[in-house]
Amino acid sequence: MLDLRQIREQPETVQAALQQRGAYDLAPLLSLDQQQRQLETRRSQLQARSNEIGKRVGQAIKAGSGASDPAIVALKTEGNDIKAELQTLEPEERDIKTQIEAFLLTLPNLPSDSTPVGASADDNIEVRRWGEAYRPQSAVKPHWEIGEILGILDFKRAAEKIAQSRFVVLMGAGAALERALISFMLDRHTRAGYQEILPPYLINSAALTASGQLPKFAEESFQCRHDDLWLTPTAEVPLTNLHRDDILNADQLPLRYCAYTPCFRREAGSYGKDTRGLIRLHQFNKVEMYHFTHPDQSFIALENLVQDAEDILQQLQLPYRVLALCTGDLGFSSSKTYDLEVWMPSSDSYREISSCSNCLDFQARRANIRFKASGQKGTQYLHTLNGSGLAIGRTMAAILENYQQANGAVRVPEVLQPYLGREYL
RNA sequence: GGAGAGGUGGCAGAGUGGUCGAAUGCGCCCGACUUGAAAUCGGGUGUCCCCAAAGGACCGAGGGUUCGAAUCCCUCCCUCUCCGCCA
Repeated sequence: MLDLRQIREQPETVQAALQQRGAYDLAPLLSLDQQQRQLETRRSQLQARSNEIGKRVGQAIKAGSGASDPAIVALKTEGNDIKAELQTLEPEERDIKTQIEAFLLTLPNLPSDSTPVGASADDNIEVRRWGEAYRPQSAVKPHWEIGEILGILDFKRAAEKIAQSRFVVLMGAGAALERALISFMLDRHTRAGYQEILPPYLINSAALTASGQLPKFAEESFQCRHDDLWLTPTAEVPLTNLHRDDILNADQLPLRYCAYTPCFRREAGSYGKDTRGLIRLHQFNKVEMYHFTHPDQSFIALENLVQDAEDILQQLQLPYRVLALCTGDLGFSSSKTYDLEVWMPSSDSYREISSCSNCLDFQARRANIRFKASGQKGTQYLHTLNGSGLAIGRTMAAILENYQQANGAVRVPEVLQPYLGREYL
């Protein structure tokens, strides 16, 4: 959520920044804000008078006046008049406040100055590459083919017998590899100082609103019919809400968490895209990293976060590149995002495998997460960052292709061999 | 799911209609004493709206009664205990 005070004080600046992300008109918001502030002034004047009347009546009664004393009757009458006026004023103000809140919740974060300006993914900037793209003599089979040949991936049973399309059943070495990847990543991050979290996978709507998934992306999430609960689309949601409404001490920061969760996404509107394989499923596994930082530290933290994700790819010896997303491709809550894209030999292209974002105080404001410096008055919103470290299914896909031998065998990356106890799948 | 108890400041915990935004203790901050520390003593210490002051709001959430509600009434949410069911 953006800062209403900032919008009020620098409407042109905010408007211009939003323009880079799409069509947003702040005018209605500014007008609502003005109305609300007028109503608030009037209301608080009435309340002040009402408080005074209450006090006076109390004092008079204490001093021995009877209830029928004319002075008391007059005060009571005035009190009733004020109450009547407040009873029309209050709902009006509340209604406007609700509208303001609803409006603010639909505005995306402002892009950082360091985010490249651009309209679409085509304008993202490649920052660096690591590793050499794998281009063997013989054609590499796409991961879904090799997975089915090896008997470790089964899309057909998932779709026809268990769930529907865009689900997968992992079997044998496939299931074990998935589990190994999760363990490997969590082990790596906890050694690097992240605290491991295993959160609920069902999330209430207040929590989804706090992290920015609601109200705009309701159609992207799976919802439980009988409860106010949704299947988590990413561990970012529960991790953000770990500290909802908290006031932390400055010396507790930064807080760094990692969590494995399955992620559930409806993928509405992506019909026909990535219909085969592990790239785009309704359910996938992911290890997520999350930082709560002091505002001065968040951009340094973002660089560190990206490196933590890159380290996984490097240890797995998977070639990748790093992109700085442009303003037009930025996620709703993010101010600056780096995407990591892993090399996929079968399609001769790089595919997103991690997204690392600095949300600044955008989520902290929605989730009301603040910190207090000891000895200082007042509180400040902290900054939040999130990054995949990594998407497990896509990592598996990358391994099945990049580690594919000419004879169709798939070698197990060296760092995973202790987890799997085997050299080939 | 059934029965009961309860939700108050960082924590613990008083407060059942009128200077209660809230006693007290712990914690924390400042100061005194001390070579230093502990102990002790004195003072301070919630959040939000508001440019600020003034003022206002907040005792789980929402509504009601009243001149006046943390306190009374209604609805909802949550927590705890016991029972049932269950991995």
